[in-house]
Amino acid sequence: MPAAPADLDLTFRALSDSTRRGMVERLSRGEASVSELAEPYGMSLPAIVQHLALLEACGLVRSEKIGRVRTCRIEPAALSQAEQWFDQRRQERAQRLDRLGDHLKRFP
Amino acid sequence: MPAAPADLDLTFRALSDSTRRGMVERLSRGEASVSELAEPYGMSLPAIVQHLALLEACGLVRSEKIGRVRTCRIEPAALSQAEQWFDQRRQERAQRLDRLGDHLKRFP
DNA sequence: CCAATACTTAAGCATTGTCTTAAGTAATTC
DNA sequence: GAATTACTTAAGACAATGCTTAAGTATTGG
Repeated sequence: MPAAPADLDLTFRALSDSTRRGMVERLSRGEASVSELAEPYGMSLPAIVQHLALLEACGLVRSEKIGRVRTCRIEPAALSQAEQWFDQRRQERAQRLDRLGDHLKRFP
Repeated sequence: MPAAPADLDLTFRALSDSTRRGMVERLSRGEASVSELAEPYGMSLPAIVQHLALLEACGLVRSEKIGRVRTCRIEPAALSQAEQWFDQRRQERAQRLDRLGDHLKRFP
């Protein structure tokens, strides 16, 4: 299934904040609890939870609560969907250059 | 030179809006004037110019004005910088899986 | 059981975004 | 040279973000 535009809105918006990107970077190296995620930032826990909510809303992160600890992991598939958008742009640029080349060959 | 975090903030924020993404998609197929960029959207020209300003601020788009027409092009390098962030995350995930594999081999 | 831990929820508030309309300016065209 | 075109600038309305503090609720260790 293709990524809906609204999903990309949410995903890129989530990644536009360096705190949230930092959280994704942290989780790319392995799962972490909410407190562990919060630790590098001089920020209240509610603020971190709000950031986390955005990361979950766009599917970049999943979490489950066991006992009193919520453990968070990244969802690689969601990152791939965002990457695909870049891949498509690169393809379009390449196609344009191909057509330009054709014209130059046809009318040298 | 590596992309500063602030640059990534701007770039991802620029891409978090479907109008601006649409403009990048349009420009990936070839250069366009401001009016041409505006054409698909039921939006005032000032609004489009504001979107364009964000795309220029993060370096995704460049433009030059000749006569009364401003011509816009994408800057592929800026797109690549954003892609690199994804590449780094994938690498980190792979490294983690490698280490996990090592441990499993060491303590089977 | 009581206190500490690990979040969670709610409310408030300052700042940013995303549009709008109105009023420019500079380059063409007739 | 007067009208049209292609933006450009400015100002403001209104919603969305990114925090905060205060006050919860389950777990869990002593």
